[in-house]
Amino acid sequence: MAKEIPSRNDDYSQWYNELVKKADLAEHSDVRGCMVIKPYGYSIWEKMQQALDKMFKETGHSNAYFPLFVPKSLFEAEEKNAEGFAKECAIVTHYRLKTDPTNKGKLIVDPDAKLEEELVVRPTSEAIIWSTYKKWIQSYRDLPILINQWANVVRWEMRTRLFLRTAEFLWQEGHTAHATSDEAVQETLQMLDVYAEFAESFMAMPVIKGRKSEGEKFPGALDTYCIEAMMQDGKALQAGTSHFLGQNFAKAFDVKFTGKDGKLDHVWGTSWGVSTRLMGALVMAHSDDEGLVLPPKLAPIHVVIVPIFRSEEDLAKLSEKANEISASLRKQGLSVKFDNRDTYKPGYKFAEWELKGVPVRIAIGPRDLENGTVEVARRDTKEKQVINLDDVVTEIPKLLDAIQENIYQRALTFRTNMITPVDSFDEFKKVLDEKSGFVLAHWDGSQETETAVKEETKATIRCIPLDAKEEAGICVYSGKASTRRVLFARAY
RNA sequence: CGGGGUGUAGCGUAGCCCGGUAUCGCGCCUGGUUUGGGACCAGGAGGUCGUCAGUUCGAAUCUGGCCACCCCGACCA
Repeated sequence: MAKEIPSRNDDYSQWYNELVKKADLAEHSDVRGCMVIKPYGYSIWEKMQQALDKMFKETGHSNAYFPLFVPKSLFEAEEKNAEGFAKECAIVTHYRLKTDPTNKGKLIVDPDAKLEEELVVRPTSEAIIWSTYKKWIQSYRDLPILINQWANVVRWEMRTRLFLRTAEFLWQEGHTAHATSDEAVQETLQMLDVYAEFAESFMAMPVIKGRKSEGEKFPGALDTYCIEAMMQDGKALQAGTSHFLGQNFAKAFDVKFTGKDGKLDHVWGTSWGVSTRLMGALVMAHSDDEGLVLPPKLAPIHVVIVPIFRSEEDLAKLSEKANEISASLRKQGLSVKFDNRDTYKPGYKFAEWELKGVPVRIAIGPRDLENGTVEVARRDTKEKQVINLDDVVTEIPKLLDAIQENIYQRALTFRTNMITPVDSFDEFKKVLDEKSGFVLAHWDGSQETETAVKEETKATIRCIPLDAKEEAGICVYSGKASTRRVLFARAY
């Protein structure tokens, strides 16, 4: 078998890695830490982009584009932010190469072409964007500014994993400026809701909305909100973040506006982003030992039609029917692939499309032509049924909806079973080691405790869930008083 | 950046200790038979053994430098 992948239960990391490669999503590039997203993988990312972009537009945002390079002086303006990213920045120091005088045919960096000021390759764009906003904003009439950009960023990570952490990655970053704190907070929470809505209704991946602890929040933000998802190995994956920046960047870049009352004040900011990391989340949330399981709303191909034939004549007859089916399904906005390759056998094709996560497969052969039927197989449960040709048009869309719902429910049930409230540190450790998943525990709110717990268990506070009930308790680690439970987990 | 490992055909590998121009599987190409769950038979193509230097009559194999990747740490808003 050509495309065998290890079982999910053996070694989750290995399974993930091989699946990403075998399903044609992406592969490591020869460039250190970088990734090549292959056409099939990119087409899923495009579906994500389209859905997110629509949601951004519906909430009043516009797209724009800012430079890749950030002059060092701008980058360092917001101190906490600069410090937070300093260790993972790529820096441009020269602008020219020349032929090596001592080694013909080779190039060296021209020492005479050193830049006056180094350029940081953006690890995030707050600096360059806020330095631009300064020029755009004078009055409350110029606010709010609601801009998103689709871009690549570079973070020089020590260890990389396909989609989850690479030196360069694709993302969107929203950067907004507001006249009041309240409005900025509202924006921050609105975008968090947009992300949660996207994760749940498009990716079919339940998420927990929450606020980050001091130690985990974005450098330069007053508050960081996030959505946390659970992968099938019980580990957490931060799937999106939304930051309330307060006036930090406005102050660092001197962005002021005159209010209705004539008073001068710094503007309030937010930033929010999701990245190609969502691709990793999608893989780890739903896939099984046979390969990807894609939610219909993000599948580049909804339905694949596999003809079963012996002769050219058979294929011709089947093609006619298949084209009819395709046309009627396409009319409903579905993406249909007719796999009429005569170079592979049906069994091979079945396996290949399962590996790629196509939600629905229709098999049609001579037997079906006689009976006026087709065989319909769904990817999520592997169930097959024979239905009448006439019912295809009505049944397939229903089936796709059912699949979308089913994989969401499956993920939700799994997550529900894997969230464990604990009341002692022994229990805390035991659950993490033996059951894994998320742990809901009381925490005294101190960074010392968070750090100590991390050192002992590798688990971090994923978030303080927004819907956490007020509940008196004592911190599992320090025994001090606590008012609510927070979410701990080992994370990607 | 620390500790360990690996680098041999498109992919996965054997050979390395003990030096003599490279093994096997998948994939690929050709021909034939096949086609309702990853087909079979026969033939064939494809390799500067990561790279640079050294030792040697001779290096995938021994020695040294460099590079890359993987795993474990550290790091990762």
